[in-house]
Amino acid sequence: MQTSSSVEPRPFRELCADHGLTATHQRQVLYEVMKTMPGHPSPEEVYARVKKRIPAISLATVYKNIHLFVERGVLKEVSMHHGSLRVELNSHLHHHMVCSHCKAITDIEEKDLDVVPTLRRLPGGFQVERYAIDVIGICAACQEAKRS
Amino acid sequence: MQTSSSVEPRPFRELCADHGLTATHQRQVLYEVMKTMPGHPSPEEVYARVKKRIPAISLATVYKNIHLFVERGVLKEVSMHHGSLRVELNSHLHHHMVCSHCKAITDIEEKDLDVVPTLRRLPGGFQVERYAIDVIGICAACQEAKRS
DNA sequence: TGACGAACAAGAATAATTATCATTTACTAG
DNA sequence: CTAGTAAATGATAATTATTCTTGTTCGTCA
Repeated sequence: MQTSSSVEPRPFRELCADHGLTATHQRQVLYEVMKTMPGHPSPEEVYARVKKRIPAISLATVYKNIHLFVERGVLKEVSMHHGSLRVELNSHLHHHMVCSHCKAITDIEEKDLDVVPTLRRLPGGFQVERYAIDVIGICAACQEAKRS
Repeated sequence: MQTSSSVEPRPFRELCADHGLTATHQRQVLYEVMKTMPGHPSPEEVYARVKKRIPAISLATVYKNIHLFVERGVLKEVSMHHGSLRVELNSHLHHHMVCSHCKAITDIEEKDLDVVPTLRRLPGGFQVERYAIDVIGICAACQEAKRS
């Protein structure tokens, strides 16, 4: 067989190159499967789908590559995941700054954000309780650490 | 001893009454410990602290009561916890509606929100990457279900 | 006092995620 | 095209996070 007789591998190879990833078959299928999945799939759901195309794939591979994709900006986390449930006392109105590197959460007053979350109607009769705004970025400490 | 000789149990008993909870010793300690914890503790962290005051307490009790507190509005979740990591392809600008009951996530266009997240300076030299706005409420399906 | 129901503790059971390690694969230079 | 090398993968063990089950205790009210 000649070099790359497969259907359309060009775009994916480029995407990998752009993000500094080696292009493997598993990654390509993973990416293409996710592209077809609406909504916000969990790793298990992605695994189930990919498995139809690559029955021998390991769940660990799915996790590793999802993390890698997130790290390189191919995917993003729907909401910052802290690994466990986090709560706080219901007090005054505030939101959060989340460091995308160390995952630290810091409170931020609503008045320090220039947002006026005055909603109109929302699609599908969704009944709004409140807003939660995450300002995602890099905290001072991690900026320092990365400067090395 | 007379009824309630303890130092200051009044406010807590009232708080429980207000939220339809029976006031137990465990709950009181749990609540008071969390009040002294800055930041956004995980159940494990809360457990570790409460254990210093009630060595016999069970982790399950901590979980159950945290859930109960959240349910009754004494606590709130810092960000919705979906039980597993959720990702999406990096595409156009949008945010999410999250059902606080069934945890379903639905996309919502930024233009459908009346928010203009134009920031000024942020505390501590935090370098902003992006915003993530969660509109938290009850989805239509859960509203139906609760009407029973 | 005695029954009843809510709350608890202990630990087993489950779900989600990460680590380990032997084997295979992709990229590079020759 | 082929060998060398680092990276990726698959299988599975190990962790971590959370929930469930069961038997016991405690407070309330008849």
